[in-house]
Amino acid sequence: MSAPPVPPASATVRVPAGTTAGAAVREAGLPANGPEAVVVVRDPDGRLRDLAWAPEADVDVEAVPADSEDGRSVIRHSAAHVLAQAVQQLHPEAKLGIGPPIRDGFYYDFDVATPFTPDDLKKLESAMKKIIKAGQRFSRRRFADKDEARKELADEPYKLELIDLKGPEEDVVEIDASGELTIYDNVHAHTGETVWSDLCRGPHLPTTRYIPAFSLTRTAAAYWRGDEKNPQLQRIYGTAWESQEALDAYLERVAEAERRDHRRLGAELDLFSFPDQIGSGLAVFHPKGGIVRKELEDYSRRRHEQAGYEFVNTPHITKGQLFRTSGHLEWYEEGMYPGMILDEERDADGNVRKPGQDYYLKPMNCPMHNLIFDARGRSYRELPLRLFEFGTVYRYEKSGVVHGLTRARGFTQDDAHIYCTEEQMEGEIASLLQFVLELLRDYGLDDFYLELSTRNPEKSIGSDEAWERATNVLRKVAEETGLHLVDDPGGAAFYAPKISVQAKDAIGRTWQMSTIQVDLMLPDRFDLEYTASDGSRKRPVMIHRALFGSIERFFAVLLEHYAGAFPAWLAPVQVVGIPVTDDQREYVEQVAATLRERGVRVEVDSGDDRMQKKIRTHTLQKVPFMLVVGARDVEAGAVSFRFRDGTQVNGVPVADAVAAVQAWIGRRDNTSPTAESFTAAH
RNA sequence: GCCGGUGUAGCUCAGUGGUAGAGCAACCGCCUUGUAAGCGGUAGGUCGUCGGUUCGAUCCCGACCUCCGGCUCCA
Repeated sequence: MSAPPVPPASATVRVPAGTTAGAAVREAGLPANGPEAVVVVRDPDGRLRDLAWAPEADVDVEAVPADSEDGRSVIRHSAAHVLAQAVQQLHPEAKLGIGPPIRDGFYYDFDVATPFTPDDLKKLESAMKKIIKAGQRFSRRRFADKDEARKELADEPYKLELIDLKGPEEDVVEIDASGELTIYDNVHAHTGETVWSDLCRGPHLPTTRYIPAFSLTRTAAAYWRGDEKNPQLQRIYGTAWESQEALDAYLERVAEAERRDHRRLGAELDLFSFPDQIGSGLAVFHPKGGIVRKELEDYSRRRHEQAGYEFVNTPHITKGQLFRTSGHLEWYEEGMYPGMILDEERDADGNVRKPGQDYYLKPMNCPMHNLIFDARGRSYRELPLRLFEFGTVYRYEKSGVVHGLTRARGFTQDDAHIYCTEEQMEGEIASLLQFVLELLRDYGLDDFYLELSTRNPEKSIGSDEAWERATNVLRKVAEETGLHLVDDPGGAAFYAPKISVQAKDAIGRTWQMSTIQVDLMLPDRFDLEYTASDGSRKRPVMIHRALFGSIERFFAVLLEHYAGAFPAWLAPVQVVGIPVTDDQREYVEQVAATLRERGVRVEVDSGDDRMQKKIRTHTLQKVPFMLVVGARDVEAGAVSFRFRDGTQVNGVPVADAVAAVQAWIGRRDNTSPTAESFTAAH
């Protein structure tokens, strides 16, 4: 009746002294193949060990199955070794870099004379398949000392370099933190001969046969040890999984992410483009994208009004002195568009008679807002003063990094600066964080965690004491939300620590969204003051915050989150009327006119296409409501709804239909209407 | 910025050392249609830009630009 009891994959197993973990696992009847095959064990110290490991005393270990995160990492790491072996088979002159497992896959870096081609990848895949089929055993061997390792690895200059790395901060899979040096020999299944070896701390699969499914995905260059000053190696990326099914599922996730790519959807849905004539990283929004953007902004404006913000506007360009005062020119000049010299005058001989002024496009809004604060004397009664602006900024991103709307050279921040007293700071930040989370939820993002970026001593200004104070307040407030809090040491900007809200999208990717920074430095630099109740002059605390970060980027995140199917309140076209024949055209136009009067964005498709074709067209355009009207509907004074998912509700009286659509949009419901949800709602 | 790839009609892509084609989209007709592509026609391209090789270049070579994937960077 019931299936025979299978030991849970994460079973604990006792390994008797002097015997191998693998033997104990087999003894316990744990799977040796399939997706749950035990690939390594975790010892009582939490360290992963090969199945060939034989402890000196009895220990209880945890069996690690292939289909766990650790299991997959081991598969991927071993797959990286197989890749390296294949590369050296086909390109004997290739020198080895490093080859770690990464999220969803692995890579290996090689120093080769000519970069790999897609064709090379195919050849390498076949070579890897042969190695896997041969069932080579991964055999761990310990070097007596560094000299022995150096001798054996004399032909591998990069590995030699790794041997001499010391200190736990150098965490690479080749070297163990304890300083123990090991090498893995790949041993021929029958002859016992060592076929290939690689410096590595392990652990590894018992044999190459434990790599059930893999694929090489792409090639790229990468600087040796991640440093721009070092030579570039050729990197090959791959992925490996516990089963063919898991690999297929992964490839499907990648394909889904591609389908959702905002650059693709932006073109397909006619939302925005990047004309070459304007320049890299500078977007134009088409009418349909413009509507979405306007809705995003309008709603944000309304919420900010309610939350006590005041709206300001500032120019896109300013004299350099402002950014010298703020420190931006000192810290970020390379990220700014080069300055331009204006108003210079020369005499007939070309000598400068009147020196020019340097102007810069603004990379940030805060200095301008500071000037607004400083435009007149400020009283404590005015604080907190919250200045908000959709401020467009320009940053000179390096040519290789611009990426659609998510990494652009010109973008608009929903930027606000809050000036408050030291006593107000904590309460202000706490309510701000709630405001941010609430607003993000209103746009349909609801899975968050927080990140606290703290001071980088090399790249910052201000006193230790000020940083500590600001950081402590941020930490306290972040902890009070109850959300998961991740530390990001050294990740802060030069002038302030920050909390960032990370949001998870519909397919599980996380995006950095809102940021909140407590700035105790810029008020000093700008010598900002307010008059306290006792008549003394005091320095305000300044809080920087952006919810969207950049509107363009937020737009892109939502576009990908919704896969182009925006909620009805954001959709560029909310309703399309589709007459079944020309006879219903006028009737549909009337229904549309009624909707339009009520502020609904509606179009009527009165083209020559057949109804089926129109449904297809507007389904692909992700229109939330299609109103199909045939003779029967006209006769009944009704319309028939068709939704994105193909479901329908027929024969809805016009007045009900109009009211229901209006209500749906007005609620800012973030789900796509379906026959079921729509019927339930009206 | 660095490495590699890429660029042909609005989009997706064929193609050739003798100046180009398909599907979709657009436009025009016919059909009058009940829930994801009806039929026919028309129009549309200095083959990314500039230079070189050649009798002749969209094709071969070089430089530059765009975009894509990485690396570095991301206030």
